[in-house]
Amino acid sequence: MKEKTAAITNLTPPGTSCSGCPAFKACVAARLCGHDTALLGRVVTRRRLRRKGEMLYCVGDPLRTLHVVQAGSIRTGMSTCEGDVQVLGFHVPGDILGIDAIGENSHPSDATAIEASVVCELPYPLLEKQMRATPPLQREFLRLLSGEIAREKELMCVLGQRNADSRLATCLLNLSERYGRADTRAGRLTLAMSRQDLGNHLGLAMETISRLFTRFQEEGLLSVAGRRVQLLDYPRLRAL
Amino acid sequence: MKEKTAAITNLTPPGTSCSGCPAFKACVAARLCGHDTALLGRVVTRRRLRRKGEMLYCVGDPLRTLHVVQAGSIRTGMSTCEGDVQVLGFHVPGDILGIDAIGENSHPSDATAIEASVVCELPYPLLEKQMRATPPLQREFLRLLSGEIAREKELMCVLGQRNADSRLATCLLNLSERYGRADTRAGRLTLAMSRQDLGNHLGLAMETISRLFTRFQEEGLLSVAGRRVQLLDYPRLRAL
DNA sequence: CGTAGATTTGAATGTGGTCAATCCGAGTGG
DNA sequence: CCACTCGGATTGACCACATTCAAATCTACG
Repeated sequence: MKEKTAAITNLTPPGTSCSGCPAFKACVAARLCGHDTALLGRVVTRRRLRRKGEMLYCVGDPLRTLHVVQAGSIRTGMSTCEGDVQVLGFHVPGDILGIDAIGENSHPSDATAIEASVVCELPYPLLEKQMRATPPLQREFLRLLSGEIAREKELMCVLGQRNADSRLATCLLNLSERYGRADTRAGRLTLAMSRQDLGNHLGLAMETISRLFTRFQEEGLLSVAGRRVQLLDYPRLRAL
Repeated sequence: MKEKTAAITNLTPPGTSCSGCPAFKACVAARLCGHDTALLGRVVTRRRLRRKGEMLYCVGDPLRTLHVVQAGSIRTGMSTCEGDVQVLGFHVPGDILGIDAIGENSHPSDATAIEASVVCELPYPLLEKQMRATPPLQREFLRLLSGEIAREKELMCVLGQRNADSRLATCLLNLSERYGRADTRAGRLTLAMSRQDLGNHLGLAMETISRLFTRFQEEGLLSVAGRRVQLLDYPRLRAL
């Protein structure tokens, strides 16, 4: 764990611009700016290391900055009344966070690093100003928000599924698509989240997730060792 | 049914401006324009009657106009591969439809009137042009999209619930809040959707919905007669 | 009045939840 | 190096809730 954190800080020496960023291809902010690194430099002010368990923001916090994940994994959730939590999603490098806060100028959900992570910060007032000056940026931002709504709706489809099998399968396929890395495209992925979180997100008990993993392995759909998962039979996984 | 349709057409004689619209208070487009009816008149081009079962748009259709429900109810859904459908939501007067299509310029979901309805059309190119000319409109539209993302996330919380009781209860409370009408605020609401659709949306079987309604009635939470529902015990409903 | 579709109800089945014990791996300290 | 601990993961047994299939009603509407 200690050397992992070190590796991450090495990835992002202070002052590094976005041009050499390992997440550049997947980066939402980069797409937003038409991959114009000069413009990017104007809206991304800093890059912060977040330790495992650290919160980027809480429910009710005023919206100051949007966040883009550069490395690591972030979990978003809503803590309903009596300590009851609902996990809303997992966010990987390139993903943007906080855009649900623009409407009310305060965060309706919260975000927590579930492993050591690096997160870029885009102060929203700055972005707003830059949008007024840059119509294409404005337009791209609209498209980004709309796309997010579409993605949410797809997620709802997953949760609308009746059986546990399809929920987990869809979720795993989804994760493997979103990680842009080479080893992940080969089906190899290391889950940053606990079975607990995964289950909560999918509306299933932790024990069910565990049982599903072992059954999927027995059926040859994937192989699993703790949090290390290797997807094997894509067609059959998709068929669920 | 026939006289209902007649009543609706009477509500909206051709050429009527937004100022006298019965849904004005709840109307998203009105909020968007700062309740400036002149501006509204420039982005809302027409008002169409849709019969029960008519589709406003299908998956894959190019984005031409956004829609705002003026009267009636619209169901959105995604028809996954082999005729398998997932109901994404129900939309009541004032709600906007189609904003998930801006990202890709084509609709990722489809929309169907589930009863005779009146829908206002906002051609998107027109709206885009008007936004460039009217910064506050631009800003409001951003807030609208963000708010929609926040609302989707709340919906995910409902689906993340484990037990059927809480899902139905939350959904009913949600519906009763969204209808702005006086009788609805008194807990009286007439469901436009079938048990089938309701079940599909909540990830439950139609029969389960039916059983829940009768049990809720036995427990004094509400009274139900077909699609006519009267919420009685708000506190206990919320407690689920 | 009769039909088609929606809804309710019943009985049997099974999937997933709960509770509890065990196991495993990483980190800690002797 | 080993024993210990702690949190996460796995597994088993049992049970409850929701699904499924089927039949019976009910309702809207021709």
